[in-house]
Amino acid sequence: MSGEPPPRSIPTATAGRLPAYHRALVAAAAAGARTCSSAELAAAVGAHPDQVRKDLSHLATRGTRGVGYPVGALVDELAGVLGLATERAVVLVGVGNLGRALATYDGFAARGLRLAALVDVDRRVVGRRVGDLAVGHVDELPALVRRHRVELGVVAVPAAAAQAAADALTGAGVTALLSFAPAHLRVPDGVVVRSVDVATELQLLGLLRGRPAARAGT
Amino acid sequence: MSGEPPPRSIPTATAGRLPAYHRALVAAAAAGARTCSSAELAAAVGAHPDQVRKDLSHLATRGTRGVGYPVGALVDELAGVLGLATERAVVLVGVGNLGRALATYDGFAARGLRLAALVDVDRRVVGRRVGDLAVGHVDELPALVRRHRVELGVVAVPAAAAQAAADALTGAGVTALLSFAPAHLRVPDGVVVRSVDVATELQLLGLLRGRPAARAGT
DNA sequence: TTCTGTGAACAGATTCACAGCA
DNA sequence: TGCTGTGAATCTGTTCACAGAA
Repeated sequence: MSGEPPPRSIPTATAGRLPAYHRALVAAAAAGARTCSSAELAAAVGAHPDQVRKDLSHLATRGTRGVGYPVGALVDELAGVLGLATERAVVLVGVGNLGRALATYDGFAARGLRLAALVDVDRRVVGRRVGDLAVGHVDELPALVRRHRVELGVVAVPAAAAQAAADALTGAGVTALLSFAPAHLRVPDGVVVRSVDVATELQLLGLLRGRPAARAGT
Repeated sequence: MSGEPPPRSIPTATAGRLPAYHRALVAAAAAGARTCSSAELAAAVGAHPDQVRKDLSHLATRGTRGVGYPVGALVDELAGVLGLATERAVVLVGVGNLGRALATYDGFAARGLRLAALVDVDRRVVGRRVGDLAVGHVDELPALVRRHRVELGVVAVPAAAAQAAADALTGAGVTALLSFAPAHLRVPDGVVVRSVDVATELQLLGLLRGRPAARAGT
């Protein structure tokens, strides 16, 4: 649980790989490993050992030559950097097919996230129960965000409604969004948006087929 | 419907943005636009006009100076490059929460994809109906792939089962995989893997919070 | 001898600047 | 004058090569 602040600013590309390292190291720890070499880690995440070392060099935890990296310390530091240590509240907008699947997704808790509220624009689904939460109306967002101190919003609405959902969330004070809508979201400065787009990925597969190297990207 | 072959090899980074351009142009066409400038396109996808022009310069369709790009021609060429013209069969492995949401996802058809079969390892769900398909067993994959000429496999199983699912798919002859499991998949040469990882994205949001520029990536 | 840590070389992508055509 | 097309410059990220500690 090292409360280490990020030692320096971590390059974007490296940051994108940290979750994978964290996963692999948690698995290694579960398997009883106390130490892990860059080669082992590279094999686990599908990268080159060089890259693993360069990436990890941005962290405070150092490996020992001839041996490898200390699994426990690295897991702790990564958890700290990724913010898994502190619990944060999440609100999910849109309880269609995808929204319901996400609402019952058990991966939130493991990432230090607590699903605090569900909302939708459609008055017909408001009040309905999904998992162990009742669906609220989008208009209640400001109150919900304040009450639960929500920091992260998940956008699971159709593309046409995505910008409105983003506006409602940022307007209510949410500063990080994860969108599943195939659309570009315009947000105020200081708000982080990541977007997971199944439609785009499907199209890319069509394009990448019959290409040289294909990196499993995220 | 231009059957144009990709004029040259398109850089990876550019390729990743083509689906977004395609979406934006389809929207523009629907709005009645016959022409679209790089600035408009840039605003729609959240990029700089310079970049849009550079990206589009890899395609055969040219814009006209002082006017912009021809919407219809660009949409057609992009559809061709992205392989939206030819229908391809998809098999989905894993009919848990996520799998069922994907099975009823209506975005496949719009990308030239037809969901041809569903399979699972769990004998208890085999035979069950999801959408308008019956769930088959993973052992039937080779037969299903052959029968429906499946080209694309979607992996919607837990991380621990993902490698086995990938092996089954590639073993049956599927050459493109879209994985939703938070794990690195090892596949034979020539097989393309893309991975959509909600867990990773959630962790990244924690890390990126309070950062300068945050590109909405995919 | 093994494996980390890092400077240096390299490759790829983005941004800039501007020439040129409608 | 407006907007495309593209070489040049810059920036970011990856790979290489090797010095040095355990």
